[in-house]
Amino acid sequence: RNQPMRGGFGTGRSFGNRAALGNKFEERNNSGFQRDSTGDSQSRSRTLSRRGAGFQEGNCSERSGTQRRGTGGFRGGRGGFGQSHINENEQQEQQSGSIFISRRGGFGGPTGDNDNNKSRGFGRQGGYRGYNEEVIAGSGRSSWKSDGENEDGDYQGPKVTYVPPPPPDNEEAIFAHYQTGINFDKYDTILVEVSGLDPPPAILTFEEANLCQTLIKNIAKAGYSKLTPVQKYSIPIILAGRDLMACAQTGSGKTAAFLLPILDHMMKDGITASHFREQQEPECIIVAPTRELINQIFLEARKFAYGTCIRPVVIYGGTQTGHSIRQIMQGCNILCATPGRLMDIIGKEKIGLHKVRYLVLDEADRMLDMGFGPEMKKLISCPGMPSKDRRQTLMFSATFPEEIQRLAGEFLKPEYLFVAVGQVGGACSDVQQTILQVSQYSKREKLVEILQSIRDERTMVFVETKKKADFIATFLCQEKIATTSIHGDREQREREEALWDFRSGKCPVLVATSVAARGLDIENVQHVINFDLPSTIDEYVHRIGRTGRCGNIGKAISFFDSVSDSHIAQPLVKVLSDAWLEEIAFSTHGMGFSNPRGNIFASVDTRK
DNA sequence: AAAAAAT
Repeated sequence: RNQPMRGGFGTGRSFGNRAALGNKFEERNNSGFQRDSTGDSQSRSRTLSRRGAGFQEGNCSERSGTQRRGTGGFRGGRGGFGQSHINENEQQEQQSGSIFISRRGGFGGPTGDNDNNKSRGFGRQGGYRGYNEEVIAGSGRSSWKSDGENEDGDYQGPKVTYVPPPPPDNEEAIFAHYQTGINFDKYDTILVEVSGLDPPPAILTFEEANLCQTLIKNIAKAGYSKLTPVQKYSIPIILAGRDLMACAQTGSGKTAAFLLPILDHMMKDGITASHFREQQEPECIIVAPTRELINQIFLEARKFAYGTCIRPVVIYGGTQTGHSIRQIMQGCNILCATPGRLMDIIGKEKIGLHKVRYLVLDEADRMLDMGFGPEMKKLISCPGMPSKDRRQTLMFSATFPEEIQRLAGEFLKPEYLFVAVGQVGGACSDVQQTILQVSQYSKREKLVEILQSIRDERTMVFVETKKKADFIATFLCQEKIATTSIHGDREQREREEALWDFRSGKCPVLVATSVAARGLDIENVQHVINFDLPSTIDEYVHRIGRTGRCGNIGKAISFFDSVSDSHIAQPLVKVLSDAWLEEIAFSTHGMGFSNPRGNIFASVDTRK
């Protein structure tokens, strides 16, 4: 509690009120320091509330009663950044006497573990999700996923009131995209390996794909002119109705690689606009491991489906179920979903599965591993779900460990095709990778040093735990570096705001846990800093893939602590030397170089 | 061990 940086407030709460940011930043930041010197949690809570009130809301202080200890402090804390985030619904809930439970940590980590353990238990999302909490709010559940409901079948956790803002609906915003980098042409030289029986030949241009007019128009509006390697191979494969496992960096056009042929097929099948109905029957289901990622895929789908009668819908947790249901009822041809909400909605019979012709698993290795595998198995054995011979199953990821490929067999037809896109021009050689040996204790200092020297360049800082994400973000704010943070214990609203503030450039630094490691496509991320190295090399590959996208050059700096990171040293050397050798091979031989080391692919088809 | 995913 006595450490100055445990201020805890706002850890990058994106500086709350957007309009009010500007020069207030410093002032608020300072108030963070002051708060730490106040005594017990009660008075701190009050100080905070007053502060929040000072900035914005007149009635904030009324909320600092005991009932609110956990959340009051935290909310107020955000008030310190100029915004108290209690919305009307939540206020009502309090007035009616119920205990409001913050979805995120009381003080969100940094101060979450101080003197009031109880408030922490209530405060953490983990309280009901049961990541690691002994105090469970409301229910005694020990894993987030229902091992069944409690006796009454009633859920007693916090009420989710968040409804995400509607996506932009003017044409310009829908088709907004960013420029490809100077290395984009290098994509032409990438080696691609296809294995499996009778693969259809690759195509070289969009024209060859023979897509329908509306799609062609949308592709042009989206600014796509050249096919990326994944697209050259995947599009004809999907058009031919084959199952596919594709190993390629996200951001190399992977999303379009499966959306375009699926949409084309759906158009040619003559899908008619779906009407408002209680139960919808989507033709395509796309799943991804994080909420932000599935949202991104949805936005792409909406882009390509523009002007057609195909309606994509996105649903994910942390938002009102009612909102998801309403979105679906208005018509749903392509359903983009995270696993939990998807199974929930299926259970509520809001969607029927028998018309599903396409099932797409993005970041498939993640979708099939221990965490999500069981859910995915449940999905394909749901009543109504067509068996694997009666649907097309497509899997994409930058990495495909062997054991995952074995698991994938349950989902794919045995004669599925495997496409591996080489890494030249992909993340590895467009990303300049640096490893810094740094002791655990000098990491923070080093981080500040780096961030100050690259001021205002967009940077993602990856840490190992949610708590640490809060901690580091708070610390950086105190160092006057505009920082925001994203991790699974933040409210969905906060997560989306953080991402938005990072995307828009308001906060050039984003501190993140692995939630942001995969798939997120953010323009102009110049740097990735691995404050903590991940536990697996695959995770490393995904993380550094957040920079150097779309032919742009990026830099990845990793802090290597010989005490904790020795396990990853060996695979790391392999990744680094591969990237290095390929770069040399490319620059000396240019196109068509022969691969110096046998395998340059992140994964190989294990059936061989 | 951590993170993620419904309420």
